[in-house]
Amino acid sequence: MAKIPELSDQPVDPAQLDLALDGYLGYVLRRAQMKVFQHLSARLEPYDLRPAQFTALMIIEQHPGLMQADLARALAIEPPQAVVLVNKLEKLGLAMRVRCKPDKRSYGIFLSKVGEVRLRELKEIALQSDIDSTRSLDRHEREQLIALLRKLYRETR
Amino acid sequence: MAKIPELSDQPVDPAQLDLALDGYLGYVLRRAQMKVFQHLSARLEPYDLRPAQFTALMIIEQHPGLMQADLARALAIEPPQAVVLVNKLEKLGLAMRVRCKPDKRSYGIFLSKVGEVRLRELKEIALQSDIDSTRSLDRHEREQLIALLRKLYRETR
DNA sequence: TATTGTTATACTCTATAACTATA
DNA sequence: TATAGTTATAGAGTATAACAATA
Repeated sequence: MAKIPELSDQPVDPAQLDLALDGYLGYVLRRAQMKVFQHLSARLEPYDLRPAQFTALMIIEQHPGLMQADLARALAIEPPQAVVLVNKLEKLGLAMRVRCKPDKRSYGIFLSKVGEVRLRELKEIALQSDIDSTRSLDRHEREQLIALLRKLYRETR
Repeated sequence: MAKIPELSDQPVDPAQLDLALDGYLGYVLRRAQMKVFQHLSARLEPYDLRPAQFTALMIIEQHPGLMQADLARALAIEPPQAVVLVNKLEKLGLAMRVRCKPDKRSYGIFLSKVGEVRLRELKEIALQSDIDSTRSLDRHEREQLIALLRKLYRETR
């Protein structure tokens, strides 16, 4: 039977509401991810960029001239989303499509000079955002956390 | 200047595309969270439930008779989303609204008998999904990871 | 006047189908 | 015929404004 109504009229402590979920990795992962993600989003807002667009710039820098299809795969997004994303980066003047492949259906995607300079700044901001949004961890704990998460998501099976 | 097109015509290794991002906590957190979340989503699909709805059931069980506003706060969602969520749980016969408060604007939310039984099953599934989606971690690493994430997201500042 | 729950609405994110141009 | 990029569209998820009932 459901609990009787009278049992639950005590005031609820908001900070303790989800204690029973603290043992679920999926739950604490999501809460942590939301916190870090929101922090970075706020820091990128002055640049009119979203976290995914910062990620895209990083991948383009690492693989200048890659095709949109490769970028989509790297970001785990669908090709149509990649179109919108690259359009946005072009509109901001940070990246550009160049018809430079033997296969004339595709382009290479490259950072512009402005994009390269801007990305250097964004990297600092992202690293600082990581630190600021995880103040309760010391440097060793933060490195340990990154190592564990990397091991988790890079697993093939 | 942007790199010259010719530089980048080597084939791209998909597994290595995002190596430069591995040092960013926000990035590895997001990738790990997506992996674990998608796994749980698939496991809950036969029950016509989403991870957020499982979380709601957990919180209702822990705080039988809580108000919708408290549930929204606990889930970090807006009140209108809580309406849709509780509607869904009622439609599935897992929870119910009961007018049982001195304040007649609000209800208490309770698990039904079916909801209580179902939740026992769902807890097993969620714990197993955690383990299955993090096969590359041993038990100690998994516990360490949970402890670090909890410390991260529970920080108040 | 403020608050609980609700409706309506809009904006983002994401996924799919279908089109074009090359191959 | 298959593939790269694109367009159009629809479905989630999320946020805000405004309303009814109650305090």
